[in-house]
Amino acid sequence: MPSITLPDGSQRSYDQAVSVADVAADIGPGLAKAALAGVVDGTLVDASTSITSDAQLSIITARDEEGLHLIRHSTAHLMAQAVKQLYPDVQVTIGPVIEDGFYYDFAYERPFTPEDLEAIEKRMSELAKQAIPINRSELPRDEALAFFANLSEDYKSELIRDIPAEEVLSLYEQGDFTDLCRGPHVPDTGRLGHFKLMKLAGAYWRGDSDNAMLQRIYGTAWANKKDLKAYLHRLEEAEKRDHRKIGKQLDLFHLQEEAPGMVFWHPAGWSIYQSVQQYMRKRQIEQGYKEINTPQIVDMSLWERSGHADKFGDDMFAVNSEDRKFAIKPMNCPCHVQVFNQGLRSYRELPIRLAEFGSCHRNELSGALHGIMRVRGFVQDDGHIFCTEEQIPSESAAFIDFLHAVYEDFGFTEVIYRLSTRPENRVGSDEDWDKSEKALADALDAKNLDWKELPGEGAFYGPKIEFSLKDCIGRVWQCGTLQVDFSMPGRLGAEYVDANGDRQVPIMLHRALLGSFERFIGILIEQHEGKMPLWLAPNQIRILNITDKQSDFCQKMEKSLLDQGFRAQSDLRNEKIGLKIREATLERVPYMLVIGDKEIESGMVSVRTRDAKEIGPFDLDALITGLNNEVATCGRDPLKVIN
RNA sequence: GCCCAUGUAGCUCAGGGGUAGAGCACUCCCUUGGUAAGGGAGAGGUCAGCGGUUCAAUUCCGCUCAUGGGCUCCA
Repeated sequence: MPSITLPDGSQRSYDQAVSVADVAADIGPGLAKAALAGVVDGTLVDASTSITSDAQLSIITARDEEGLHLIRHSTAHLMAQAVKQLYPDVQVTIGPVIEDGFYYDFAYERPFTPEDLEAIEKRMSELAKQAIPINRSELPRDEALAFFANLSEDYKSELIRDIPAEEVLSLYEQGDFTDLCRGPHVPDTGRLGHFKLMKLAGAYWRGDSDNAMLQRIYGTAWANKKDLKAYLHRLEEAEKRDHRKIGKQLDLFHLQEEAPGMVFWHPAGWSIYQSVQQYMRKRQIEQGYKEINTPQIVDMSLWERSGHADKFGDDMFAVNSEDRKFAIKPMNCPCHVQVFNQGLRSYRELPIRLAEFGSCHRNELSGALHGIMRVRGFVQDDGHIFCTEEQIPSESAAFIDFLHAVYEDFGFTEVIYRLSTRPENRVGSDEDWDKSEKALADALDAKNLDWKELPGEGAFYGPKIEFSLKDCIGRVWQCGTLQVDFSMPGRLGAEYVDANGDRQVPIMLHRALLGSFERFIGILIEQHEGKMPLWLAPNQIRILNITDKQSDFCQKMEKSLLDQGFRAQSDLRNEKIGLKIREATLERVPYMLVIGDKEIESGMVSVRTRDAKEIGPFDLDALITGLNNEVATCGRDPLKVIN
């Protein structure tokens, strides 16, 4: 006699067990059609699941987040079914839901082609139209193993072999296709249809590069046609923000074959770079850092002592000279310890904060390179804080505040926080790890930040916080980092004298806000779609004359603005004003001053923005005041007429 | 590094076994024009590199390099 309580508090009683679908049908035919699954007492289940006793039930449709998740998962199965029908020798593996869609990994004797993808998508649509029922069944583990072994599904069999023998497994069957799956799924393939196969890729079985390379097909799936269209449109728009595209359009930088993964900065790009660097320089001095600079090429013995040669030797560029082996530095930390080690340090000096815009080279795998986001030569806004254990919490807190202030100035408000904790291979005592993991976690909690733990992902020398930003299509890039290190100072002989006159080994905090200039500027470009805020814009003001008559006036104006420290430039070409405006707009120059006879006569100028807005009129002093204000506030107080 | 795709003028791209084409940009000339493209003429390419097949390769095949999408990696 189950009594079902619905989310609105209403109750329905039945004199026998009912399925989720039955209840939906009982409520109304519309809901019956829309019901994909149910949440019974907090557990997501199939619509066919039978409810035998009193329960809380909410019915899941495509409008629910869970419903969309089911659609994506079931679409992955639909794809596997289509693939098996078209290419019976394919072996299926796994097919999870991901952001915006799903993928499924297959093993097949030949690579899939784009034509295959079209055929698969077509077959999927046909299968969806047939509204094939999707049925759940259960089998003891050994029987499930026999079932898939009989189908020669080696990968599925391997998965099942790893499951304890006493477990019961669920299978989902749709027509001629059965997959091992925890479920739940939509009731039939007719609920699916708003999907698109996006791309082909290789992927290692079980994510291990020692295993076979499988073929992964990515797809996207949505509750309705409108959402699918909106998603595809969003992707298209996002691609216009790609830093590689904008970098070319705005002539910011280039890369070329002779120096793979290393950036050639052009004048405009280098201007942005310099603005970022000068800003960071100023900010870190305020935060009590001392800037240093250390060698690019260092004898291999230092990397051996630091442990890097052993662990990361393959990634280092080696240089030989006069029978000595050197490495181009892949990181700055060992060099910073050398600076710390000069002279005898007292506990009174701690914390010592050293910062360097440190150029690093790492011979990254060729396949890992990506525009200027992942490169082989890059410059970190690196810094190391030598401190006592007691100082870790306050230093961590100060760093997080610093990072937030900086990110906000650059226009980033959405930061992804992750805490990577102790890996299996590590140095240091468990107490050290306990303390430093707690210090970092507390620092995040103290700021009320929403963070995720990445267990086992910490460095061998200590835990770390990663501060990541998203690029235009949602890929996550680690930028900032804060790492506790209780290994390297000891390995490299760092010491200070404590209050008792005893020698102690300091703790070292590795930290970066931007991560690398290359990556950070790449993301900055995508964030602003190339429209850099005034304080970062390579060309801030363009002065345009209507005819030759105003040339002198324009040049004087240009000089005044240059004298005030602005990046201003007049465009006196014998071209029509429309063309000059068009070109300056395409270059994303924030402000344009059009100078004709009227302006010369009145001494007042109107300002056109790159978004085609008119502000003003200003006299020169008011303009300079306004521009200065906008720069000083990192764009928070933009140029406007002040009465 | 692995899987797949791509590489043609400065840029964006079309073409295709008989040594190449468009638009924009560039150079020159005309035009002095008030808020996103004025007009005309000209120049510009070892079709990524190396090898093979062929009477003939930019086109077909192989290798290399680079780039793009993923996987792995990211101290």
